[in-house]
Amino acid sequence: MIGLVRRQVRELHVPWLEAMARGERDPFKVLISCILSLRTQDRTTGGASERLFALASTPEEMASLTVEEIQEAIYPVGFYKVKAERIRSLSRTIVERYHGRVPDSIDELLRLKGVGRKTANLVVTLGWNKYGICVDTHVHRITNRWGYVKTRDPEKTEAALREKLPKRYWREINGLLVAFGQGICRPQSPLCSRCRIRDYCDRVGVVRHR
DNA sequence: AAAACGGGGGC
DNA sequence: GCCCCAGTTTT
Repeated sequence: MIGLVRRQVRELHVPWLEAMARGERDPFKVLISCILSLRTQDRTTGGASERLFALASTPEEMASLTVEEIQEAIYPVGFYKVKAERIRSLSRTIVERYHGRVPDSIDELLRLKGVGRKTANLVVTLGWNKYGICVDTHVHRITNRWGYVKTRDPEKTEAALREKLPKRYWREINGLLVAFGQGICRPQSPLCSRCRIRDYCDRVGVVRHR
């Protein structure tokens, strides 16, 4: 199954994969980018992270900005007030409690206000190059459509995927699953006619094929 | 015009 | 478990 997904994704031209290839490896920038993209489609962020990082690219610099300055920089992403406050408080916490170094463990990251499992896993995998399984809404949706896991709870999906997926290729697989969800197994009107794994999918005959 | 989209906190 | 947060894209 993963092999088929891999072949499928190689045929796609997905912006997310380009971002992976460019490789944001600074844990702090990964963290802040995560906050910015919460409940927001990738293509709708409108250069917000670039504008913000031009103002401040370290926890120290970010902590010295006002909430208003952060808001102005990140508009028009949705939920900009909540996000600006979280970005400021996270930056301050990282400076004060962690001496400016973003934590590198899931458990430690989860103690931060504004950091949930998806964000914690992304920081750990992209920023620190350590094992993690990033379950965003795409990964949750597609693995449940396949019947690979069966639960409404993304946290349970993550636990199941940690069990079922091969451990060796976690970095590539994290990318493949998101790319597949964005490019083929989309939220509405999935491109079933182009899907390489439709024969194995629970939803054959249920979803609309295009 | 209306619905879909997508994480986490507070209660 | 339910509600809140704010914008863009799709139908």
